[in-house]
Amino acid sequence: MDVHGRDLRYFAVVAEELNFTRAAERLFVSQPTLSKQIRMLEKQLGACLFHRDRRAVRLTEVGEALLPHARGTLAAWEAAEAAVEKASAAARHTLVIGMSTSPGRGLLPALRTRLVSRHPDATPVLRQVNWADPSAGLADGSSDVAFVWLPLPDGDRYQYAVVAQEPRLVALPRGHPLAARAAADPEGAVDFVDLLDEPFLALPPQAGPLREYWLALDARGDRAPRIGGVVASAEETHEAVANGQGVALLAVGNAPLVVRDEVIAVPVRGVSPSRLAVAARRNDERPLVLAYLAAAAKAGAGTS
Amino acid sequence: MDVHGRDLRYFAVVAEELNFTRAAERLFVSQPTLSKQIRMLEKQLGACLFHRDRRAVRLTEVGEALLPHARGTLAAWEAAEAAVEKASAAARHTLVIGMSTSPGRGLLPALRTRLVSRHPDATPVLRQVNWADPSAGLADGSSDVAFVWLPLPDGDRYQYAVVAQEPRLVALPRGHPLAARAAADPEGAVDFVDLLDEPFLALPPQAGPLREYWLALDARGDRAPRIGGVVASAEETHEAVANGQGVALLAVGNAPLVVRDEVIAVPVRGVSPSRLAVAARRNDERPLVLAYLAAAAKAGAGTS
DNA sequence: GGACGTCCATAGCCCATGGCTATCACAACA
DNA sequence: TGTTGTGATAGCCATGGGCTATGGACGTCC
Repeated sequence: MDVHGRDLRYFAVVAEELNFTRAAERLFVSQPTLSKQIRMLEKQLGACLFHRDRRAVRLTEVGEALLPHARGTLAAWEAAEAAVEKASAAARHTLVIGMSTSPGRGLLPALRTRLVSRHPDATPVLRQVNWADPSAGLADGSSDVAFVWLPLPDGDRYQYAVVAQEPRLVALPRGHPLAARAAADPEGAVDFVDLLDEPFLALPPQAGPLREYWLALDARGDRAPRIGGVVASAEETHEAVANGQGVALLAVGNAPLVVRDEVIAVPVRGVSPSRLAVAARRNDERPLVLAYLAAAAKAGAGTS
Repeated sequence: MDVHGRDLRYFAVVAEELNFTRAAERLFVSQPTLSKQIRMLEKQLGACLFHRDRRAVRLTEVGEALLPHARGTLAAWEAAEAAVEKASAAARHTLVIGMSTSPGRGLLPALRTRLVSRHPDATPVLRQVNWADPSAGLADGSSDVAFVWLPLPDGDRYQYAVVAQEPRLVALPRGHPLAARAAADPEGAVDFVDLLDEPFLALPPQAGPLREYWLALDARGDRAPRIGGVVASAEETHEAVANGQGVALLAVGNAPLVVRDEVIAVPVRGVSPSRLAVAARRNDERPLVLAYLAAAAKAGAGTS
């Protein structure tokens, strides 16, 4: 049914040389090995391929019929190998960068510059990922590296470099009572304790620890949050806040995406700052990935 | 470098199903076997072919690039198999019949008729072989069956059926003294003892026992023959006899090919008759070969 | 929330395959 | 007659490619 490509090579060379010993030398195998393999091939095909009378080896009719097809099959496989080589070289030079919302802060161009200075043929590709996946595509392999918010679920499966650490804001409807209070505040901020009774917009349950983080569970003690709705993108968040479904904690970097029209954002005292990191799978040690992480670590050191 | 065709099949089916378990069922192998083989293929190519995140299997870029070539290679091999099948079917139905000179006596059409009555798709092919090879192509495989003169060198390597047994003649120049003596003889014959001092034309040395047979060594006692020349065909024999190089024993069936112009042939008393047989290699038990031998045996029974 | 089903990976076993060396058999040739 | 060249054979060993059993990660359903 199937053949090993090797057997076709063997056959083709023997057919050229018409001499097992010389063919074996060309193929870097021993002559008995070659003899045996050709016999196996003949057995498999149920037909003799070579006449071996004492003196000379020559192709039978069947061998003659097989030869061009054998060469064709070998050529087809070589083309396949070439295609794989080309595609895999492209894959090796492509770095898919996952992100839920643009990290902003000039990070992307900065990291890109550092990456290509080290790997001139690298071609970074940006990929937008839904908030439902806090790993921004790392978990399912659709990203090679990703901008993620810490803490990451299954954190020990990833390696990361923190690139930004900033206070968190809360997004409110412009008419919300707390908006007025913030306006009166010397820092223009609110205290988290004043938010405890507000309904909160939450990430989807799959987000795991990240959902808890943006609900600031650690700052609530044992008081469970009220969930006003589930959101999976900046756009949904804007809508839900504007509609009064609830309020939501925000990273500074994401504020521009949510704040407009009837939605404002004000700083919150009493919650830990948010941390944005570039992450990759821990076992992923491809040069491009490591280079991007290194670039991120440098950028993080500069900004934090 | 090389691939086993099987691995390409495996890959193609997995790429279609995008599910190892189902693919394994279609391929009639266990799922672990399939997994392992695909991994081996990936290792060999040095590139991932499938993304396996928990839930779904899908092709990588490299896999995508390989798939059409894999199919192409498989198709090329299938074409090769078909060509081999066709050629080997033709070979199975072809019977190469070796002969040094036409056996005459209506044997060829008779045997052909019997052969095709048993094997309607058989196509007998006649092949002329030099007298230098007494096995008429059996020894080197260029004939499947052959008309041969007994005794055959390496006789135990062949199976045969005698198809004719006839007195031997001697070919003489028309002006030879023995020609006159034969004309005077009541049977128109000569005695072999009268030929003992004549120079004889002999077959090439490779003909072995057959050379000795046509020199009638057994009828000479210890008197070595004089060799007047070596001949390897009816035409050469005619020329050599006409030129007076020597005389030659002949089978009745071959006389018409040698006798003309200045060469005549007369019966010889005192030598054993010649025996013409259809032979094949002893270990050759292909149906067509056996059928031809059987037909020959029947013909021999009728004529001897 | 626990029991089950699905699906891929791993571990461990077994035999056929494909490689090797050494040697034989046979024809050609010197 | 011995030497050379060539293919086949024998016997050995490592690997490959198959299997079963099992694990682990999700979904799904009650």
